[in-house]
Amino acid sequence: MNIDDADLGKCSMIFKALSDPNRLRIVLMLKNGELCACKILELFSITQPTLSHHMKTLVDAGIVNVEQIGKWSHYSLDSEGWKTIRIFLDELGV
Amino acid sequence: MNIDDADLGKCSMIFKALSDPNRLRIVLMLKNGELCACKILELFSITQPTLSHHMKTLVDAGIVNVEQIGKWSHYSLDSEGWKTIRIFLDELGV
DNA sequence: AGTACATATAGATAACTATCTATGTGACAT
DNA sequence: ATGTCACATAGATAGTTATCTATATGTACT
Repeated sequence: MNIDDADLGKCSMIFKALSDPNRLRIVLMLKNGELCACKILELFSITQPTLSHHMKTLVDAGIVNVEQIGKWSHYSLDSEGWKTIRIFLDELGV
Repeated sequence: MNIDDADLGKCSMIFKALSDPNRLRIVLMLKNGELCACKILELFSITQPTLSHHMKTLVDAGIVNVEQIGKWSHYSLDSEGWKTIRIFLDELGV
């Protein structure tokens, strides 16, 4: 198995998305299924725009899905993105 | 299994260390065993101080070991650190 | 049409990061 | 002791990020 520059770019983007403790808390909240932003916001002491920024980072990295339903944004884990870094770790043998 | 704030701090530090493509290249180089800094430097177009900075980031995060032998620094992957994020991913179920 | 609600965007600021050049440190050989 | 080699540290700079306040957008209800 070979990892090219595009893969490295993708992986580093995912790892960067995970480099913030607040974002780690968010993905842990999504572990048991989807949540809307307002529900996530209840459990934090950050403002709504800051949460919005974090969610965008997670979605752009490809590890969180977003589905618009009416005025709500429903977020859930995107297994494709997570698979990308699993492959990287497997390749490393760690 | 419960993940506390200290674990989150550790994980986010490791993920941050992995958020740079150059550092991903470095850990891939260490996949097959230890290397000294000068050997790693040969394969890059960065300066020696920049490499030194990257290695410090990886060591501080706990995913790379360093052993001083004479004037050489021998770097290798530290399985303990990698285990930490494996546990996080397992806990997430991704 | 008007209001309330959920979320996104704009713009500002302070903190952090990646990189460089220049210099310091510590080990080894001569 | 002197020079060389491998690496670390200091200091500077340009770019990025996390956070906030203020405002915009879009949806649903009345």
